[in-house]
Amino acid sequence: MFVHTSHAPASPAFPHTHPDLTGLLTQCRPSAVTLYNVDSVVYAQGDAAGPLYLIAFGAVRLCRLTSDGRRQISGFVLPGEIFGFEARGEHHFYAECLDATGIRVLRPSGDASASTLNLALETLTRAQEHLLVLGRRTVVERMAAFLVDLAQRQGDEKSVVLAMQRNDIADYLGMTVETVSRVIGKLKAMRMIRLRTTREIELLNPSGLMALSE
Amino acid sequence: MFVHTSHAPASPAFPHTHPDLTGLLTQCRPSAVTLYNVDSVVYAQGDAAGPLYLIAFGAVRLCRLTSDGRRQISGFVLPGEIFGFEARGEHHFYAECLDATGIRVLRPSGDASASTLNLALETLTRAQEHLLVLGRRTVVERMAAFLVDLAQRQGDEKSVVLAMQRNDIADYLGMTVETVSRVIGKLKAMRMIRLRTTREIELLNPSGLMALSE
DNA sequence: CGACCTGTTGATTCTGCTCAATCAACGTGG
DNA sequence: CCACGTTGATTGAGCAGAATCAACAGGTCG
Repeated sequence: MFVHTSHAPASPAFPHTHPDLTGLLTQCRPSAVTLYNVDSVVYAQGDAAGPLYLIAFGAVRLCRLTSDGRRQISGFVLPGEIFGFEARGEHHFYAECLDATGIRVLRPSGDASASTLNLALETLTRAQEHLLVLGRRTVVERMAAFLVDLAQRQGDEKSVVLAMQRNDIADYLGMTVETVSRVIGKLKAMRMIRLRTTREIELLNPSGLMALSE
Repeated sequence: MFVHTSHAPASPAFPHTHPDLTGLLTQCRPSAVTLYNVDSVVYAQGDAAGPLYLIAFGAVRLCRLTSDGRRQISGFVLPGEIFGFEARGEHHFYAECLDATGIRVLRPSGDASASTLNLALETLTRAQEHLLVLGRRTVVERMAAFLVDLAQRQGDEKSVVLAMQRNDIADYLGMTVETVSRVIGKLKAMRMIRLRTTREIELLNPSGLMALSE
């Protein structure tokens, strides 16, 4: 499961750190960064919820399996972002690492609930935005929205590093891997993007992508 | 906009009142029930957020318009449920009444933030469940999930009263009105449901519907 | 009554899925 | 070093499902 644990000071500097996050960090006792391997499980569906998880590096996917064996990914979590919010003290999704990932566990005290609420609301907003994406008609629009969102969260307007593979993108956007490939190909043909590698995408026309995803 | 305002004692008895809701109610000064007409707007996209809204009767849809004029409904809110949670102090969706609707405004004080957090997490869970529904492949599955969800929230296993029209269901489930009609027809042919009226649906085979929706 | 709105049904089009093959990158062992 | 297996990504052909376009039915309200 976990590989190694290291203690480190509590304030990572990420491009888009949420103000309430630093507030929450100062209210929690400094916690260790735990290292997880690829595909290792941070928590399982049905596990007791409570602590929150801050990603130091790497990335995480939040998933649910349906009874017919398919998987829906409700979200990806990137460095500097928090996950683990759940209602009724139980995880309704499970969390897996996309990569070798460093995670800091936060145990909010009672007086941190204001910060906690704000961060939970951020998570809610993310879910609602994802919901809008899935509501779109065409796969091209969904993919465009996905790329624009990732670019913004990574703080680079013009390029995206995909921490996840086509498989994961498909389950996140509600399409198949083949369609993911084809759509990326189509966006390439439209001169919207360029593939440096399969994992690095250059956004040639960010505003055009935003118009598509809108 | 609003029709009439009446003062009333603070504890409505709904079948599925959340425990944190009663907690929150006792911590807020009793507030009036405001009556809204059909299609009237509770708050607009971009409005300042802050207060929460508890539905006494009627129903509300939460929507976002896309630039191409389409509408995505992120959720419906039924009597006894709360809406109005937003990150960053601003509404990213707008709220409209499906019907003549009575709404109680709640202004949580600082010491109510624990209850508030829990209710916000309930909203998050609802969004995530909706996300799973939209991720399903077939429209029949989506419709089945929708009906089962509504039945559970209305506290009646075997029948559903649709507060919304086909139009709204379509925008909620990411399909067209025509498809909504056809899918309902198909579920009828499968002996899963029966239409008492266009707005009242009897669930003939709840467990079958749940199996469909997984 | 006629105009309008909501809901249903029919015909056709087309998007995206399924099933498959192919390709590229990588590691292993002979 | 190369043959081989594996995994991830791309591409192709055919098909099913849902959208689109269009007509029509029933109800309500002026």
